Amino acid sequence: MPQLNGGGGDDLGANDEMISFKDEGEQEEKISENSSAERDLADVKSSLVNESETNQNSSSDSEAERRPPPRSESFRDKTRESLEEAAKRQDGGLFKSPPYPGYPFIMIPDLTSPYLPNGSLSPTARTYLQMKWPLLDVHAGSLQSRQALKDARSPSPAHISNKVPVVQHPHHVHPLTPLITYSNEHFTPGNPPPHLQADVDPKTGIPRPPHPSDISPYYPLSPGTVGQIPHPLGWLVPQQGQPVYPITTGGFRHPYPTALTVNASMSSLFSSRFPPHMVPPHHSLHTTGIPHPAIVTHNVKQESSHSDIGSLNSSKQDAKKEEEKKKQPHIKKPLNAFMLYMKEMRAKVVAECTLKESAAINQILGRRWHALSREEQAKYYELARKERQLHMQLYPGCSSLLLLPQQPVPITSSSLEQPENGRQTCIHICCILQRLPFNEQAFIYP
DNA sequence: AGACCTTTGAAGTCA
DNA sequence: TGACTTCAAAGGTCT
Repeated sequence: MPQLNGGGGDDLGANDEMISFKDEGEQEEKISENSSAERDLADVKSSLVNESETNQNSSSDSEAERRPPPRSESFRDKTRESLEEAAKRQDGGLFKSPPYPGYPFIMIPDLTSPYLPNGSLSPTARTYLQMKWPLLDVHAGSLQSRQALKDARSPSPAHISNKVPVVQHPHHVHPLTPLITYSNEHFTPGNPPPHLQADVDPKTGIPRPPHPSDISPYYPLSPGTVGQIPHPLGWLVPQQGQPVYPITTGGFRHPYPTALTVNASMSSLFSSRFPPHMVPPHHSLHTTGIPHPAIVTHNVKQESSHSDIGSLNSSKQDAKKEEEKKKQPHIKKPLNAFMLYMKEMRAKVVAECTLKESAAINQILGRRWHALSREEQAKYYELARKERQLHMQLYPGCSSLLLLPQQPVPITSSSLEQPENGRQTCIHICCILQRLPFNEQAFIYP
């Protein structure tokens, strides 16, 4: 796919942001071309999708409404091109890198201590978080949010997918989808829970984490919340009747958080992200053997080992091998910008439309995606970029096939403090941790 | 039960 | 280098 900034730029795929905004010239020609294509393909527009969009789409979707569903790759390309040119026209030909607002990174000057002594976010960090994730409310802390925390402890069977035979969080939480809309009703990073204030270690003065069994301080997701994206670390959330991924006392629950706890916590993180046999042993960790949702463990059919092997020719065997290889546990890909957008907007579209079929929903979402402004899309490209960044940090040895690396590489405090992308990763992880309770964030800010 | 549909984008492979 | 392939999410539908 064509990239604006070619091979340069961000090593983690910052290129992707510019897909839609390339090319100079040929504008007039392509505009007419697009118009023609649209007219031709309007006939084959799905009546179902059409009806839904006609009824539901707002003015922002007007362009998408006019555009018939892409029925061919060429039309998709043309559609994209038309949008590219539209974007360029908006640019007035002056568009240059950085491809979108907020990129490249804007570093937090006082990253190491984004918290004020009272436990609230420092203005700088708050500004940063607000800037980077406009939908993330970093201000409010309220009883309401704490109530939401409690509410989230109840299981939400409606969100439990039984489709995919993989270990997956009941809320369909992609473990690397941490960066999307969280309302302050569900997330209050700034203020420590009240129970923590009283529970402070007398020796260190560091808030002592509560016993986790009765109070779930994790980020909640109201089951009925439309358009809410689950907690990025949602697989950590203990749920009734749901498997609890291992959170050990050596991890987030360490009673006396220290700088070393970063490693322990990350080890805990990894211990839950990798199957036990792949997790390096930790003196204080136990592994439950419950795989991590990011790791797809297909239920491989028990092929009869006593089948007529002789009848299988080599090609069949190869195919079988490939199939089995496919079904082996692997790390899921990080979500791209559009996937992130879909994940966020699907519920909204479903609520707006009478449609439930994902294929039709996706058609709508695809057109809405194209109808998004550059800035709106850039937000998702940025999120996707961070997804990939975190993914690479978590799974450094991950191949294109996203197979499990030989060994997870733990993130240490030193690696996080590396001046280059380590610092960015630190920001990222810190921001993810923003959605953890205060006492569990503290350790990363010595 | 599992494949299919449908979307975009990332990343790998191959010629 | 471009074309092609696969796979991420989602859930109804079909075989």
